[in-house]
Amino acid sequence: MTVKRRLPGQHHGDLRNTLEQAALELVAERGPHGFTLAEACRRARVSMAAPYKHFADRDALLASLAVRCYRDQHARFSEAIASTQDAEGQLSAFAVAYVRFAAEEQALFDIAFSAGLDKDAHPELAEAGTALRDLLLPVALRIAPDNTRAFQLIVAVAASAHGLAVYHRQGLLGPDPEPFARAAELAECTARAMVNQVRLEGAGT
Amino acid sequence: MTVKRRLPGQHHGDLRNTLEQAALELVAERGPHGFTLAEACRRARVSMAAPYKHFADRDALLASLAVRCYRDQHARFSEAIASTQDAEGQLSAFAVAYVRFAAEEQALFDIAFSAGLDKDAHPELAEAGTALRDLLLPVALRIAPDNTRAFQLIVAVAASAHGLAVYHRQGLLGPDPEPFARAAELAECTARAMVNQVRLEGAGT
DNA sequence: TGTACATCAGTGAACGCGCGTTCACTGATGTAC
DNA sequence: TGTACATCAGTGAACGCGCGTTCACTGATGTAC
Repeated sequence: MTVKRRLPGQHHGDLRNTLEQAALELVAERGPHGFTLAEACRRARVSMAAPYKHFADRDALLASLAVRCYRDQHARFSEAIASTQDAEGQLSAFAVAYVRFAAEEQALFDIAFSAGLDKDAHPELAEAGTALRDLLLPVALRIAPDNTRAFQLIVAVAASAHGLAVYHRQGLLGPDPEPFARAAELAECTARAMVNQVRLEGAGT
Repeated sequence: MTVKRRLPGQHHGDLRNTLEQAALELVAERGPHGFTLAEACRRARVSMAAPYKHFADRDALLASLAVRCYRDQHARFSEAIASTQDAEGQLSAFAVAYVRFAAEEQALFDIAFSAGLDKDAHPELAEAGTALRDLLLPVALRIAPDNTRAFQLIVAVAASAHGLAVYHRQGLLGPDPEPFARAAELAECTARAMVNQVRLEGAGT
């Protein structure tokens, strides 16, 4: 991290961003609950009172990062879906992107899913979830016959990717020279298996 | 929780268990990081120094519960596997049992997976993971052609169940009158889809 | 361009809090004779 | 069965710690004239 020299009393310029960056580093180093406002201030070379000019309180900083997580995820998943016209390919690309995002942006991922943020206190988090669903539903509808089935397909694929991401993070994928490649492969495989399953059911009915 | 009346200075009798129970309640009420030794002592009506007669430190208490989690999981999964002879049925029963365990024993599940216990400091936790793999591998080998494929099948099924369990816990399964039933159904469905996928691959080769 | 002033992002000291851990101790329990 | 004693699960006081939050303040920056 670049430490800008700064005379005492001078304005920082971009403290909000610097604090968020420090928070991400802390979570990356220490896990979902490794963030403290105090340590973030130390790293930003700023007094402990300074953050309150930018955030209402400790949790507001985390919530801001959680929102960033959902925004970044949305961008990545949009990209994944845009990479092909094939609905099955889009879903499996989504699954792989999910695992990749969790691996590459561990800290953001941890904050959004494991930091124990109160969703009632931060309603913007719930909205973000809705946006993700709206992104995926049209894709799933090209495979599943109705909204209910389509939603279940999305949930199954996303949950599977989520589980693989967590297992990957916790080193539960067993000994493997490239654990991430394995996780991504399994995510894709599971997504395709689910799509096939839904198609078979549709054909059977 | 039953509060036993006890004169001050008297021996408690079963403090170890009482503290573990209090810890579980705390985690159930407040989430994976809601446990503090201090609050557990308060609930057990015992001084803050008392736990150190039974546990080396705070984390040792959590580790003890994590071990209990793995033991209980093992028992449940054994039962699930014993419920049928059919390998596909065994795997899907395992997946359902995984989701059910997470739902019914939320606190144990949280402690084992989200409390951030240091696995190097508590090697017994890693052993427990191995035991689970040993339980499932023979089942998977009846479907997959080799150890590697079998292990991947297990991981895919378990990870999917894990993700569904987490989504269920966090209320991400969407509006549903019986979210648990939906999670279990999806876990079973995913497991069967994976089995079919592996079989198709085997037939194709 | 120079000056007066409002704004606002910082400081640093202070507060209260709950936490985990330690220590010497005490009194109940179980055991040996 | 009764007594002497070792054991051991508790107590309560104390320690140091880092945390989040507040407050009055200060000095740099940007703006109006």
